[in-house]
Amino acid sequence: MNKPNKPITIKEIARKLRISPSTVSRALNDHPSIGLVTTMRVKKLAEELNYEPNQTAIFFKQRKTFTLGVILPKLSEPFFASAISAIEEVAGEKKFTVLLGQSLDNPERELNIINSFRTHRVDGILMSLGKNTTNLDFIERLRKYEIPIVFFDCVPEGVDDVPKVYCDLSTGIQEAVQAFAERGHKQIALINGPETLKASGERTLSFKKALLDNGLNFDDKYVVYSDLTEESNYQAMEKLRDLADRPSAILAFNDYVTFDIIRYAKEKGIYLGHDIQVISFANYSLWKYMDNPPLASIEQYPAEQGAKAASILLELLDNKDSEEIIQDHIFASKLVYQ
Amino acid sequence: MNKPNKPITIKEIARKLRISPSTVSRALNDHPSIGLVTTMRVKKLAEELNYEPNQTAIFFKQRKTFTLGVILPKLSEPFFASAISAIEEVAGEKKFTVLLGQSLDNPERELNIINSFRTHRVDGILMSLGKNTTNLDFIERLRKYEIPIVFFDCVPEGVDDVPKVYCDLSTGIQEAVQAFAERGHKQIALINGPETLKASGERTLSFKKALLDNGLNFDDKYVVYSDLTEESNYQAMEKLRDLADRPSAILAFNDYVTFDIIRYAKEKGIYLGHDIQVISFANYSLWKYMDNPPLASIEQYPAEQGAKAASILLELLDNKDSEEIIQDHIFASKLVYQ
DNA sequence: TTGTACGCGTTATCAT
DNA sequence: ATGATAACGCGTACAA
Repeated sequence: MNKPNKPITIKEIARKLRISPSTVSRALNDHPSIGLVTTMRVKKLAEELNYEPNQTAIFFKQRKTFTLGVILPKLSEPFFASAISAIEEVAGEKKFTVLLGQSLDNPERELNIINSFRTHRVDGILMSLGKNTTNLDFIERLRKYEIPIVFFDCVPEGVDDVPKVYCDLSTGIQEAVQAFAERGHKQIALINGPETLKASGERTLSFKKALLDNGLNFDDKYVVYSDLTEESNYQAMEKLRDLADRPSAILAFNDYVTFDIIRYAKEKGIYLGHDIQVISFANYSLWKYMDNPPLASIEQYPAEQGAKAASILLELLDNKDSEEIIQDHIFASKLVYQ
Repeated sequence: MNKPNKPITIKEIARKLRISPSTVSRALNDHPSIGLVTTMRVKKLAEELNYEPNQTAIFFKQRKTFTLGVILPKLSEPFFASAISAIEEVAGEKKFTVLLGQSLDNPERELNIINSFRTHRVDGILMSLGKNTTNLDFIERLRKYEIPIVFFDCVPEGVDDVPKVYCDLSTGIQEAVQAFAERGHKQIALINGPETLKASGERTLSFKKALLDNGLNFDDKYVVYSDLTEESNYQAMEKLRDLADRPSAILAFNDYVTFDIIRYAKEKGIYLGHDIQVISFANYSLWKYMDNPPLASIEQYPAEQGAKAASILLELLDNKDSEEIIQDHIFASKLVYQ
């Protein structure tokens, strides 16, 4: 049975070399005041003994953990998976590691994760809000604790003094409607998310503007809301089918909606891409494998958003005084054809 | 401008209450030897001052960080996304947080991540090996540092004294071949991964056995290898099409291969599910949206693997003496129809 | 150029 | 029931 060999510490190196721990510390950190010989001797022994600085001690002393906390709804959604993948890469370059928390769209979980992050003394937090989050008091609380937070994708409304990275959907919606219009569609529908969701309202507005800009009428009845379950998506489709003037084109709130549209169409014998055209808000890159893919989708740049949010946070940690970074960083969404 | 209000410490509480820090510490931890009144007073003030224990100090002292490091090839692969999602949930229940590292199948990155985890003093590591990893020395090194590691999914070969969680593909392959056989297929092909990959060899063996078990012949020429790029997948298909006796059924190494098969078939006018049947090793749950989905797929239970690996690691951290856990935990893969 | 002494926040040990 | 002290590993102001 091996002895539980305690990790080597500076003290031991000092003892073996019959010098003081501080000298060792300085030597290891290339402090200019330490003689070359001493420095060499220390480094050599440290190498031999496989010395590793105890980060927990350093964190403790420096009040810094080189750790970023990331809170997002669900890791297994491709959108967030690519976002966090990018975040991890950016953080890693600066020797930061990433702590992970999934809110599952549950506000209570969000608060628990934030608490956990706080006690873990993360240096900063990246967050994409859950769909049901209404209480934003935690932002103020984090500010008291001087933990910077940067939001991405799903960002808070009415909070100005916190950095936000998100995608402006209006450009993509504009392009989408234009694409429909150019193909002669007059009746264009929007299957939207829950009416309670901020994102839904915004999409409706952009949608309306896009229609008018393209010389088309806006009619309430062509905007139907879904709570994004399969049933609800089907009901939305039913509503549209029940209209006297059926739409010939549909803009779908997200890819899950699109999937259900595809299934619905298959079941009802509707020929997608012919009877009805669809454009989707894109998360998936699998359309190219499908027989009846949407005409196009609106790219929202998850990886770019994550990377940008991470850089902002890291910059914020570098020079906390630069409060000018506190502004919105907006990516223009774009219509892409597969 | 607010003063940078330092976090409340035990000492301050002690000072304000004119008692000693140790008493405060004990009161907060419900130590039995502290009087009820004192305990109440301490807790009350702590509450008022919003006291939060400094975890970095506790970590430092307890030599424990309540942190698990997770290393896997790529977070944005659905398989790993659901795995880590499950890991995070299991860890969270035990108040552990999860540190993240993506190897991108790069052995050098793997070592860097392990080093970073080590200096961050993670309590344990969960790892799925990258495809190109051959040098396993780090396992021995981690043992020296007494950092337990549990492998999942892609686990090391020839290392017995380390817990491994993985999926036995032979059962799924058996069922797949049987499903083909029952449908009258005689020429069944396997599009395999790179020959250098351990997983490929195993699949070939299981495939061979399954064929023989089902009264079919095994012929080398029906096993083609691909390096999993789109080009290579196409070439694999070409090879099979060039055979005198073309296969009527294909077992595909993973879902990406399947996607390319689908595209290839579409391009060549091959009627999938008719001219050729496909069974895939499943990562995606999107088949139901496709017009020509594979006949079935072999479920490999990523979430279950992740959860199991995490529990084992946590158990290991609880009672390090129980070396009996060090054995393989194997999930039987299963053929599932969408 | 090097050593001494101290502090970071917490808890375990020993004393009272 | 409570207090005093030391210790965890490191960095650093101050002293020599």
